[in-house]
Amino acid sequence: MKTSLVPSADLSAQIAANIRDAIVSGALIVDERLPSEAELALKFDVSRATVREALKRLAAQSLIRTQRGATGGAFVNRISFEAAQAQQITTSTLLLSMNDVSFETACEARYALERACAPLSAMRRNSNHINVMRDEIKAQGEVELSDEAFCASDVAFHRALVDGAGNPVLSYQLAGAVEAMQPLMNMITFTARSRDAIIALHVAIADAIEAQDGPAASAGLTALEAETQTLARRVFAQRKGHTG
Amino acid sequence: MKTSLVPSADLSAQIAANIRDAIVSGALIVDERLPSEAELALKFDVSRATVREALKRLAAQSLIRTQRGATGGAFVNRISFEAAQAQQITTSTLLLSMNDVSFETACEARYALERACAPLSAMRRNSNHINVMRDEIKAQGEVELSDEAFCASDVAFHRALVDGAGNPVLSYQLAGAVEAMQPLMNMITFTARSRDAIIALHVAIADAIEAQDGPAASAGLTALEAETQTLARRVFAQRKGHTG
DNA sequence: TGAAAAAGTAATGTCAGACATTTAAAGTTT
DNA sequence: AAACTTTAAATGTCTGACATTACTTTTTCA
Repeated sequence: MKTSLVPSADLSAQIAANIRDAIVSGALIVDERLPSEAELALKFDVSRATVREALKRLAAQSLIRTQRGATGGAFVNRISFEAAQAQQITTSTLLLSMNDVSFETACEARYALERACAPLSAMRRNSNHINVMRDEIKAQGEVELSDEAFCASDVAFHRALVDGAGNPVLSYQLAGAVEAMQPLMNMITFTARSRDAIIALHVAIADAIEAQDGPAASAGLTALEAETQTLARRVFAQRKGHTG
Repeated sequence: MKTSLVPSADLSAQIAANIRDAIVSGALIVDERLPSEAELALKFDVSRATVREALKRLAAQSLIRTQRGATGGAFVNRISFEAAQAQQITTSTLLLSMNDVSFETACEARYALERACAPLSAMRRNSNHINVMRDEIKAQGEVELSDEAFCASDVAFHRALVDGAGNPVLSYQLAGAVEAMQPLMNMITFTARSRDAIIALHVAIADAIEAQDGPAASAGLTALEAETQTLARRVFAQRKGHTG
């Protein structure tokens, strides 16, 4: 570990950056124990409170975990796909909601990424993925379903499609894109008729994936994207008409 | 803000989760000032030190920023694409290096995602994107280039390709995938001959993008993926042969 | 009158020391 | 040998103080 970095920032931020670099560079390996808070305080010549603030920063990024007790301490954490996904979803969601990203842009990105999974998913999907897709399609047909529940089912359907590719890196990357879209999708009210159109496309996509027909699955996603964009334009135009 | 959450965790984690929920849900909006540390301490009935640890957690996720001085305090931060990307790259890099993700899996994910951008990039790229791609290709031809520099140039080339799609959400999502691959790519030694093959494919891809030929660009990426996988297999097999 | 200088003030940043709590290991008893 | 007790080392939390920063207000003086 070097002991100097980015002056003019908080001490706790500097210390966190220092330790983070040690982890990213591999100088500290997974499950290795960091020195105790008291030792770190001595080493960096700061108080224990400042060290603790630095460690909390790292914990917030899942870079370390802490354990109490005699043999406890801070340990380099093995980042799990689950934890990374959760963080990515939070970040992506806020990014979209805070930066005036248009529905069009987000939707385009989402479907472009999903189309990247379609050929792989058609090749490798197993019966479990197919079952989830079929079950969600069935759920989407329930008439008393709220718009939020419909969107949640939609997310589950697409998650199954993505997971079918059998590539955890791809699933991780896509989780952010798909889930972050949900708040935007929730802004849309789905009429019975628009739901039917979406469900029909979902059936076509599920059929293509089951038949291991990658191009057909991609085409289905393209059609679904067009349908979604049209629907969104209609909803937003209507809303604008009412308020303006 | 509600005032209860996940018992059996640190107080600072609970408080951070509480405030994070308020931000994600929109109860706290961008640039809004949080209560002062002293007020938060009163509200959550903890000490100021505990509140500070919670705030540092949020700061580590770029959810808030703090300002000193009389009118200072903690403010809800507008997450920028830049900050989000930086975090995503850190997380993705560690995820790959800590979880024994095979080169094959990571490479497949990367090229699948890039192919998602190809049609859009072919449609929308401007002269700047083309120029960057051409410049990087030229740089990759320099004979005295180190493997690391070659990989860095490769990343720049692919970033230009991705940015050409003109979709910031897509660029953000791809940044993690492309940059996180770099440490893995750096493990590969590039012979003059393998470099020539890669450069030839880069030329083909740049040509396709310039000619606005999406399918050709996708095909080029597929060929590049195959070439990279072959190259990696050869390098790893050779290395195994030497040590075992 | 007006601009510069000084004082005031409220916030975060840092420190020191204490105590509470948890946990594993060492020691003791039965 | 098993069960209980003690010990020790670590994190978690609290209190109170002081340092630093930066905006606001007041004062000074040309």
